Amino acid sequence: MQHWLIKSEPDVFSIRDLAKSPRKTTHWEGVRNYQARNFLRAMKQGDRALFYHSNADPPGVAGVVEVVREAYPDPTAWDKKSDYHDPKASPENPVWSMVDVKLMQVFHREVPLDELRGVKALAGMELLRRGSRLSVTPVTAAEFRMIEHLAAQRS
DNA sequence: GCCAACGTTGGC
DNA sequence: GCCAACGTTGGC
Repeated sequence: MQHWLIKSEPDVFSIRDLAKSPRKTTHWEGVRNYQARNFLRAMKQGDRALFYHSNADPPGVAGVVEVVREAYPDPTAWDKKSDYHDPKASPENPVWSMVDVKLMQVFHREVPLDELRGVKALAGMELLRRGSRLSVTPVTAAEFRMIEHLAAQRS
């Protein structure tokens, strides 16, 4: 099983929005970066991902989701009314992919970015790299477990 | 193929 | 709201 971290702006779609979604499942649409798309395409059913709140106050890891459907075309790409519209995309040439994810756990305590930066075992995470903007990144099993562990601690 | 201009991301 | 870092675009 692989592990991932996926970013969402809570003002756009938060982990609480996911908790309120039918079957606690959503399409992870709107990824418009090739490297992030390729990570989406590498996801396997059953993989786990950390749900990260970006552009939040404070930013941090809010919970865990599971990949329940592997990559397939993202139809918002050729929807002219969508914020995610891309003129290069069409049903014949989808260009962009999405997966479906299901909520597994909302952390009782969000783990703020600030705290992640202070943990030596997490120093290699893409998220913590200066200037990092990738919205989908792999994480190691050890990093994943460490963040779950931090989330389970009292503040 | 280079690279300047531009748009976006996201922490602060 | 600022701005550094980064990806993309397009002229040459």
